[in-house]
Amino acid sequence: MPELPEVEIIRRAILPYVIGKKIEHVSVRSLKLRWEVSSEIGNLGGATIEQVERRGKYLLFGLPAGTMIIHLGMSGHLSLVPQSSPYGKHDHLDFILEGDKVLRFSDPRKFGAVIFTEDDPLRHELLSGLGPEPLSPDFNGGYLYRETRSSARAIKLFIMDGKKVAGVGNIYASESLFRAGIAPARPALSLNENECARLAAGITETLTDAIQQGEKWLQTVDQKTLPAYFHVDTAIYGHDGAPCLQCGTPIEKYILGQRSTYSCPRCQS
DNA sequence: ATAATAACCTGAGGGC
DNA sequence: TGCCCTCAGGTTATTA
Repeated sequence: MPELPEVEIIRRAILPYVIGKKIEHVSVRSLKLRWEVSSEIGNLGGATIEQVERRGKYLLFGLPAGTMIIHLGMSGHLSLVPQSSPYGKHDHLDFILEGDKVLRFSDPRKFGAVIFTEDDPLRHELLSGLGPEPLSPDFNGGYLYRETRSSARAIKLFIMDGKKVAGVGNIYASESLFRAGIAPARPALSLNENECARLAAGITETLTDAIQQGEKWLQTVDQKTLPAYFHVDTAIYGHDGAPCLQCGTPIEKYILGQRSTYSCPRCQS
């Protein structure tokens, strides 16, 4: 279920435990994820993890011979466990690191992916089409206005399209639109410049706030084993029927593009 | 070319 | 307790 903030928090959390660490060996217990686990992954023993970066919801592990790309899908998770820790049904990969730590990839629904590429990962077919990072200067009201001119689809679906902007998922899409005061079903091209500016700011602020919440949560987690995700404090997602925080009108829930959508009928138009 | 939908997979929770 | 149904914070392949 991780979106950009959750992936970013995982990245920051594991950073001190994996940077500069050698992978002793890799246990691949399940090959069938969203795509088959690259054959190179099982042979990463001896490689040192030089860096861990993020692009959208993808984690990029920089290794001497290339890059391991990890996506967590809907139910994926990374944890740091002792070497003695027994693996469960959904613990598909273990990266045994020098020292006592194991970086463990778990994913009940298997929508995640673990891919290796020796080329520039940003040129990889999974990443090359991604839109700008929402927390970079490339993403702003002007960009959103230009890109929406030719799109009649609902604005919520538009901002969830990774080709338009990377990393915005179902929860933060609803949250951002609420913050911007824009109805999720509005055709993208119906937004004017001012509304696009508000929405871009809404997305940026929503994601930044969530990352800050995640940072706080991290400090409360004892050994940073990352047993779970932090719980995001949402203003509208999951609050159907409850009074809107701004005006008290009951929050509505409906389906848009096969996904649950929440909005305030009065504050968002 | 763009946009709506079907599909991948498993578990949790509610109603009966 | 068990069965059936719906839903779940993602993304691509297929269809229209």
